[in-house]
Amino acid sequence: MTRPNIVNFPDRPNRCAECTKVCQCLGLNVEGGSLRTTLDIDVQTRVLHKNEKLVNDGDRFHTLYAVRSGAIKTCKTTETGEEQIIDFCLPGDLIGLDAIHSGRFNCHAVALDTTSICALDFRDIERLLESSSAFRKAFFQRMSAGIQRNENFVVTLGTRDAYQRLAAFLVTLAEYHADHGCSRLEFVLPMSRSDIADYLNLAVETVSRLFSRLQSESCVQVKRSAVRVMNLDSLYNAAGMHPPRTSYSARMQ
Amino acid sequence: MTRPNIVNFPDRPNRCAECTKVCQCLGLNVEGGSLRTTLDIDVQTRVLHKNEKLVNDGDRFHTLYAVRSGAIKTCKTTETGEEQIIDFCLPGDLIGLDAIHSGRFNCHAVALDTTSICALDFRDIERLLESSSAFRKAFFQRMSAGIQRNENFVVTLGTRDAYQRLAAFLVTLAEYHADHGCSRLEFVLPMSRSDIADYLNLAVETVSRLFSRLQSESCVQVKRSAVRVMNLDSLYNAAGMHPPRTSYSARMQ
DNA sequence: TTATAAAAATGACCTGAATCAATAAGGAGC
DNA sequence: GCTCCTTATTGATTCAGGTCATTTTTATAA
Repeated sequence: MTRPNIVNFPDRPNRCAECTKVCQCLGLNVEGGSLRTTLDIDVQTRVLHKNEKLVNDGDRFHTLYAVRSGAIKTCKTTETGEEQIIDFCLPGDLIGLDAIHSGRFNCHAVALDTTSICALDFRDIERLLESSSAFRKAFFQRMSAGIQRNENFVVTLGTRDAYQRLAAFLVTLAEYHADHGCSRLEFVLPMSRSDIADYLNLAVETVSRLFSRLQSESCVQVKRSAVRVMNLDSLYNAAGMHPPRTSYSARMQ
Repeated sequence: MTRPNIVNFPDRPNRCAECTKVCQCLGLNVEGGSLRTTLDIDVQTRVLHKNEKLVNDGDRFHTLYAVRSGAIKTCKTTETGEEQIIDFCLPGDLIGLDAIHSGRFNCHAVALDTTSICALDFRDIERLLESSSAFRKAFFQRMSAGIQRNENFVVTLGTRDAYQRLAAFLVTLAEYHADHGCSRLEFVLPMSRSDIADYLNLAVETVSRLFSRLQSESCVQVKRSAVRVMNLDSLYNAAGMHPPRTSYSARMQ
């Protein structure tokens, strides 16, 4: 098994400590500047084209990948040959936390669009885990958050019907964008309808119909991959979620 | 918020290093005896009665719980008041890995039966994570395995119908028992039909019907909570899974 | 033991979302 | 511009599994 062909772009930072991205792959946010100085990791950046595979299910794990820009889907193939999308990874997300355990990736990872990633040698991570308690803490929280994220998704699948599920999906994206300094009211879906359907355990036709319904209810405006939230409260409502207590209208966007 | 009332049983080991249980809560299996010596953790054991709550959603997290015997269900209540069982925790399982992140539990945990647990102060865990690289490795693998476990469950929900789901659930239990030195062909379900239904996103009636079906197909014999696997291969088959390559008939049980 | 309640099983019926089928709208290449 | 092909939308029909209703079984208490 050959290692993926990694290309270095000299015009981009190749040390985490110098990275200016807001995506905060390694939990920099937790300790701020003090942690930043400990992050003397060399990374290799790489650009993937749409539909290009980053990892195959079964690949040996020695590298953690961080999404810098673009989007990636991780999916599994069942023994009966069905595909199931596990997650969409957006800038700041890590790929491979679930592979530490077995030493092998157990998902495919495919770029949904032109995507830039950082490859972090896991030995470097282990070295930092040994030397920096702040990093250790941040990394643990990262893994813990990963578990919680999956659990929340299980709750979504178990308690929401198709309509609520799609609305909840849009809410999650809106919140992601807000957390990353972008507009929560206008964003682009990097994945196709059929990817959304697969992820949410629905049929493509159902997703399409529900987008139309949300639109007819003046909840959102959807034009292909462009989403514009018309009424955030009613989107939360459609998702069966309470909007956070802070007022949106009081903020910019 | 008061800390749960912890009772020490002097006749039971209260140090992990002395624990003789096969459940292997802290990944002893990974490094064998050498790790065992490093595990100088004091634990507090506690017995829960059926339906007794171990933690409430929102409780502050300062303790990791390990199941010693019995069984516990972890569940979340949605904003609309619905319950969703996230997982069943059996001896050897840890409760609270998802709480490290936020510092609060985000699940209820309720005993399904008389259950004995160990309470591990998380500061002790952190101390060990600092001092022992073997422990650190084992603990990471534990968290990573937790992520993978959830992902596999998402795949089950997404790709299997009701019949396959119930069969897969029984397969998982059979494998758990085999991994813990018990019979994979005869075991007891510690949870009610309605818990199984909730966990698998099915109606109780459906679970009941499918047990009957599996029984009529001579796959299993189910008498209340007692399960006897009549034909392991056809159970795997019903689950849409391939049985592992090793031959069962060649082994004891 | 019997009375009462809770859990499980079974049947009849209904519905949300899948499937099948047919258009419609984009996007890529020429 | 136009053609080809993929993706998305909309409608008609079907069905897996949910809901409601009833019976049976098991557990608990007196």
